[in-house]
Amino acid sequence: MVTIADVAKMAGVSAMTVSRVINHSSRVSDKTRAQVNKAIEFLDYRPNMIAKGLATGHSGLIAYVMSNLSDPFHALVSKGIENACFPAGYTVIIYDASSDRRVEECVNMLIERKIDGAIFHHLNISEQQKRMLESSNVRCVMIDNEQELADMCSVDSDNYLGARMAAEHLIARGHQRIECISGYLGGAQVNTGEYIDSFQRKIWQDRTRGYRDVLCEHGLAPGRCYEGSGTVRQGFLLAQHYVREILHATPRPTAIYCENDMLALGALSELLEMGLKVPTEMAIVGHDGLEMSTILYPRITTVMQPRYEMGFTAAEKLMGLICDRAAPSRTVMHSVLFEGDTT
Amino acid sequence: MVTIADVAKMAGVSAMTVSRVINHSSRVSDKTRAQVNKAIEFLDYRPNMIAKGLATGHSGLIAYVMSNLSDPFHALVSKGIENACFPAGYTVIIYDASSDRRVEECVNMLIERKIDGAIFHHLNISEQQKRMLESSNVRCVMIDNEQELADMCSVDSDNYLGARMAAEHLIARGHQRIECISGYLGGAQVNTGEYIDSFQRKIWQDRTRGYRDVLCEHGLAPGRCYEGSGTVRQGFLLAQHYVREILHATPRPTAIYCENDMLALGALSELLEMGLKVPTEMAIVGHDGLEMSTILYPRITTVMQPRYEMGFTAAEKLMGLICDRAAPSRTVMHSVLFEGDTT
DNA sequence: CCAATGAATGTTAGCGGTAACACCTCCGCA
DNA sequence: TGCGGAGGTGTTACCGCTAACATTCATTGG
Repeated sequence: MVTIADVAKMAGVSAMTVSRVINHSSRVSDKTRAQVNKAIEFLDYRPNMIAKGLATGHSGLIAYVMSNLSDPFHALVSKGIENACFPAGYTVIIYDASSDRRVEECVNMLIERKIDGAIFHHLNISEQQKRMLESSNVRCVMIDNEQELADMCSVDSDNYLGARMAAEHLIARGHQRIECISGYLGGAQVNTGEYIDSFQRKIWQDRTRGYRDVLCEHGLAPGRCYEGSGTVRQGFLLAQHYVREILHATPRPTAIYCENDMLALGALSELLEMGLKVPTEMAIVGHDGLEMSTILYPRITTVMQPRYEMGFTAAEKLMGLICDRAAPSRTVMHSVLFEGDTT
Repeated sequence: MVTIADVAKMAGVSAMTVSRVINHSSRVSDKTRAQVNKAIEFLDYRPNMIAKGLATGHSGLIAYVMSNLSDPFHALVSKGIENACFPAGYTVIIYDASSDRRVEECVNMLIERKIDGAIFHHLNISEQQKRMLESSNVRCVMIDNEQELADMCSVDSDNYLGARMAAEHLIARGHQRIECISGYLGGAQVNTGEYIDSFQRKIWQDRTRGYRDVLCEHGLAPGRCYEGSGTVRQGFLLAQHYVREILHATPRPTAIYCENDMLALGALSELLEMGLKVPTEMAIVGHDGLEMSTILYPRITTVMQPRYEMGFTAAEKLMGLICDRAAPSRTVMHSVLFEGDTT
């Protein structure tokens, strides 16, 4: 294995000078630099990042820690993160923190591996964990987390505004009786073996509020807000169930705002299976805009977050924190309404 | 920061003994071990993995390198990988190698960061790159790659058998005229700005062969095999286009086997939009089984790979290679047919 | 009773870089 | 002419851990 010492010997300089050439730090004369570069090329030298990490105290690693790695939601976010990090020389590691114990273990790993920074997505950490990370010099950025820890850097979607968009859209299409299936999990949680995103409650509250406010502003009465679920499978089933209730209400509602796309898919699937025409007999708007749901037929009208950009932005903020170029701040990303076939 | 020396001093032993306790290596008396553990707990000591990596030459990192991080296909695979690695003390890093240049850069990173092993997914590497990785002691496992490099460890799906399943299923349902939309990219590639998975050709060839063989074995004439595309958007559009051609053929086919789910979705969406009844007027089987497509209405009948298991298996094989417990080998994973609403 | 054995622990010397400081040379200016 | 200062380079001492060998001590069999 070629080391910096080999390069130094061949170029007839000290290891330190080679280090300076590699890191473009301080001044090196053009002649020396040329010699060193020639030796590097000739020997096919590759700096050992581990040794560098030990010497500098920085690993050059950034962690993406999320509540469920298999959630398709994460694909584009992680791509945004990776694409921001790679050119800057950072490598992205992933942790699937699908239980509280795992979160604990992940935090330990972040510290032991001297990870420079972490992005937590749909995940809450305790005050104590936050302090531990801080004292170990691991910077943090949160994406779409409920908690508002002091001095925490974050990237959030505008759930309230997104819900408003959905409601405004339905009203603009002439709908007057608009129901809402919330993602909110009330007191009685059904245990389906899935990890319950109870911390996401604020998301559903914000979305429900957005929906209600718009209806009120237009002098319309908000529906009863069926309590759905943030989990994939259960949400789908619940929505199917609620659709039947909604159809029996009098006067019959003409549109449903579903606070996430799984709920929307569940509702849609039930409507179609019952033979109803969407959107003429019942319109549906979803929220979260999975790429997939914009391609299917019928494509669901949905509120889409700029996921790639959210990941990219979070990574940029994190890198700013790491080199002390920036102070922690909060960024809110704007969603857009995708008009599909269901409205 | 607490180091191993601090623990040693407090426990009244040498650093080496502490190291032995941490790593459960060689024998340490119960009394000493207890003392050391007490000191570790008291001081809240966490070993520095970077220093350990430098000393041992192993980073404890495993890379998942793929052609397109935003492909929903990867979500479950990466979860399988992460879930296999984490308990074993390995951390997973991800690289989005969406161009040949990126592949090159990733290979360099793997070497510079002393990554213990890499899993390449839907990605080909050159003989030279393979040699470089080998000589740098980076073990490799390939998932679903076309190339068959000598001594390469791999995990593959059984594309041929999967296609056979799809065809057998259609025949069992009484279909006699079954068309096929392949993912195969012929000579004239349409440039849509997407990364063209030309290396995936073998996948499409295997699937087409499976489809043809079954039809022949049943004395049926295979269709003409429309050339689709492995890329998401383009495949969708091409399938829509082909459906119209297929409907004009005489006698009219009654089923289409689409070699991936994007093609199936494209075909389905066109059929529905033209007002045809699926599956009575035209049946569809897809291949690749995105989780999403098994939930939607109508749910697509599709050949599903055990993605989580593929990732998990690949990671296990890789860890075996890393500790020299296993020799490179080839594993073929079995797909299953998901019966949806389109057949 | 003593050498051989083996368990438990310590010592030494790195792993491959970099920070911090030391050093030398050359230039410009008082 | 002497001296401050800056550019360019080298020296030293780590970063925190472990491999490999050395040492100590108790046990045991001939």
